[in-house]
Amino acid sequence: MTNCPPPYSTVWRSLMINDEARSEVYDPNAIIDKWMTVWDELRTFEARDLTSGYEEQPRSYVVSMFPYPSGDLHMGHAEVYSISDALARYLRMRGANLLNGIGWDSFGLPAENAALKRNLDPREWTYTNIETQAESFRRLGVSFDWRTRFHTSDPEYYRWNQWLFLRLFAAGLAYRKEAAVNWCPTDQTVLANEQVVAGACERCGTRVIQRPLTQWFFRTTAYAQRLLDDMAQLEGKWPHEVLAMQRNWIGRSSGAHVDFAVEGRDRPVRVFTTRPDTLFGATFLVVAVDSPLADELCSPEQREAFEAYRKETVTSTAIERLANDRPKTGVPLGVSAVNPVSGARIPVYAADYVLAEYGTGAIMAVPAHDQRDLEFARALGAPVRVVVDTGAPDPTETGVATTGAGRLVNSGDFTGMDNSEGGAAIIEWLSGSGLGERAVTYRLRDWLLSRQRYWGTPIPIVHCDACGLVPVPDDQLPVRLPETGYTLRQEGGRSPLESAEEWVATSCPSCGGSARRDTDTMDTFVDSSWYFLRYPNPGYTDGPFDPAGVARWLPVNEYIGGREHSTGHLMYARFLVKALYDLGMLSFNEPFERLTNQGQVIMNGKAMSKSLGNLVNLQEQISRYGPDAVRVTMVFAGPVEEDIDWADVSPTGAVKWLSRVWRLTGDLPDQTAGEADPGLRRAVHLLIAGATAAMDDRRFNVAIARLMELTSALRKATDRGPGAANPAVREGTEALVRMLSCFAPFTAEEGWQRLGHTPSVSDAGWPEADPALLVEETITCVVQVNGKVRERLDVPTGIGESELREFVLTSDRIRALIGTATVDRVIVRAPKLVNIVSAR
RNA sequence: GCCCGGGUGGUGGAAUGGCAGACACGGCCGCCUUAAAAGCGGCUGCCGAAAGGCGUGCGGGUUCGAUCCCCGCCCCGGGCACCA
Repeated sequence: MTNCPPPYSTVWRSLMINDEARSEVYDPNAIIDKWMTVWDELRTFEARDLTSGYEEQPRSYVVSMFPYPSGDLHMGHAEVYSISDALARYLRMRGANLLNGIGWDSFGLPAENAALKRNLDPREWTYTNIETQAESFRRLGVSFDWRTRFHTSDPEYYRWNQWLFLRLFAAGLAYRKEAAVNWCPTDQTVLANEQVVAGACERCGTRVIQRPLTQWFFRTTAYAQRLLDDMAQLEGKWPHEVLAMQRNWIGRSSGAHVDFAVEGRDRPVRVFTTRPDTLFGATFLVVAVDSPLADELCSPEQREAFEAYRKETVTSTAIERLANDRPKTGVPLGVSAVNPVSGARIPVYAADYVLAEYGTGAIMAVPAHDQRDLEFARALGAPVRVVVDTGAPDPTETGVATTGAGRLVNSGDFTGMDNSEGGAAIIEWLSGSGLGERAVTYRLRDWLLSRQRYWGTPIPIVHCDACGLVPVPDDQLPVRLPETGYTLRQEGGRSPLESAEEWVATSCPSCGGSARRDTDTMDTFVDSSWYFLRYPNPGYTDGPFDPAGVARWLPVNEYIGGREHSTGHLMYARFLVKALYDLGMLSFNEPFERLTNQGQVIMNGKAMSKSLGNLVNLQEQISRYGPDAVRVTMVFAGPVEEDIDWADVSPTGAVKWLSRVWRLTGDLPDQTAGEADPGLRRAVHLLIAGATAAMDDRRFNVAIARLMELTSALRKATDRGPGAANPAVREGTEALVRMLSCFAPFTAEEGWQRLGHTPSVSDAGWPEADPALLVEETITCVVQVNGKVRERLDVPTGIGESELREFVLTSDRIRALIGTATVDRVIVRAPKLVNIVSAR
């Protein structure tokens, strides 16, 4: 980005022309166009870059999670951007060279569904909506630097998605495997785990089924430990619950790998367990029914039973499989294994309660000390062997597995040990014998990123019969989506791109023979995992992002968005940034320094969404109250992270306040007269200090409360105090208008102009509270008797402890209160509080 | 089941160990007005005529002092959930 801000004079003069005939009624919607134009002309919200002499200015980079263009902006958008814009404007006014980026997350399923429904091109729907939203953002007065703008569905953007994919592919971080995937029969696509809610498709609510398919993955599991460890950097800067959720999602658990020899197989079966101390109690093994291992181990005699069971499992829906109160089922595989410590021959089962994708896909079952294993053992008649004496009743009789601590029993040489020490000893023995070792497993899965959809980034791989998977060379990127010759609706989950025969047919970049393009597109979370790297230079053509721009602005200082992205988007972005760090493309390993989650806007306790109907329409609210009042209402409603019930808040209250400010700015004469009123000045500076502290803590609702107090103080001073001409009134009003511009930019600009200034008020800076004025001469001291407030006395601020004690104890009123009671103790916290403790 | 939040007037919320209820919404009263709206001003936690008492989900604890810290419980919201 290159720019230097233009001089104000010429632009401003041209805009002054029609201002003579200004209305005397506050009309918030009448001033929108005027200030939109001024900000554009003055380039008020453009970041300054290195070439224009601003290299010394501290920089700040604010990003709100970019919007998906589903129609026009709604109430939820207005909330996020009211908050992020208040923050951006504040940081800017405090002197930061600020970059506030905007783009669109414009690939994704809704465009395709809309296109199918209305029989049009997804591009048309997408880009029309983007234009609508862009205009709405401008009319909402959001201080974006519009030069950052791009859309992920632009070939100039998704080209770099492909490029990044190829770098990960080369690094072994992108790979293909067949997996049982979540399949939505209605949308005809694979879904990520995060897109499956309670066993149903997040989008259409259809029951999701399991289905094997060869899919592309990113190896996020390779970063599990670092995703966990690097959270240390985020502690205290990200919401606590987001970190907790991510920790949960990664699900680190430590224990051991144990190898069980299996008859008729060279290699042992490896299991993961968190309870190596219970190894002597492992009375059978269970292998995930849908794993290749189960298929391999199955004996010919059991084949028929196994196949029947497997078929039943695979066709069962995710809901059924996820219900954990369902009876345990399984089949014996007809082979036996050897418990490595006890030497006991134990049977091997296949069951659906063991997950193929977690751990090794096989477990050692210890029914005495694991409830699930116990239920399975009882259902299939497998033996139970108690090996930890916890003092609880025998699980064989109660049907309740004992999971507590205790002493090892029936455990060979380890008998008698405390179970935690015994576990360590068993691991040591296993390691020494080459039969196992300490191990850590994670719940986190690899990122399934291929989608059988049209409106996404084509995967830049060519399938060649001779050469296999061949990356598309960088100089042939982007692999553009075909604009014609495809059919969106395909049967049986085939990608729409398969129907674009001309597009699919290509030549192998390696051998030149005929080959086929990969027909899957990428999950849109790929697009959103790095967009913030591109804002500093969205037109950059030599790579996905401009290294100089990234060095200048990244990492993102303030990231604002919804809590729903805690384990999805935020995890993916963290992963990708770490991968790019390892590839030497970035010098930082966490993308977002500080994260703020805003709540949702609800109505009468009900969430608003497209399916449930947007109960409140943003544009209607704006036309009724004006953009500023809507913004103020959003921010004043409560702490940013709390939900806002629109039924509980009042845009009319905001309108009333804004028009009070507006009238105040019109009531001040051009010239001040007399001496500044000292009481008012102190009040003004106290309120500036209060608002500033609240802004620093991101407690915007409290900051607005201080501005409202300031408004009242100034109104009162004008009407019944030192008068509108008093310099303190002007000083306070100017401070008010400057601070107001963070929340109500249109009204603030208008007020600033009415006060006789040239725009932009955003360039006037945030007012500084004068510390000298914050000190008062006297202060109200609270006097408590036995912890209850009984009296308030004015005392000098600088009063000493003993002096204050004396003063209070000798005051007539206090002596009357104490009466004949004995004073036991006097706690003095000069100058604010004295507590007299008397015995009863 | 496990892991996080949260519970304060009629309502949204302030106060993070020291005056509970800032700032608003709503309500009531007054001024202005022929009238209404707007505006401006006052009152508004509960009980009580008042004096005063009570009061931050419930019970305990620590402290001179607890909305705030600790222990137990109840209720509400969110996340994860057959993860071995």
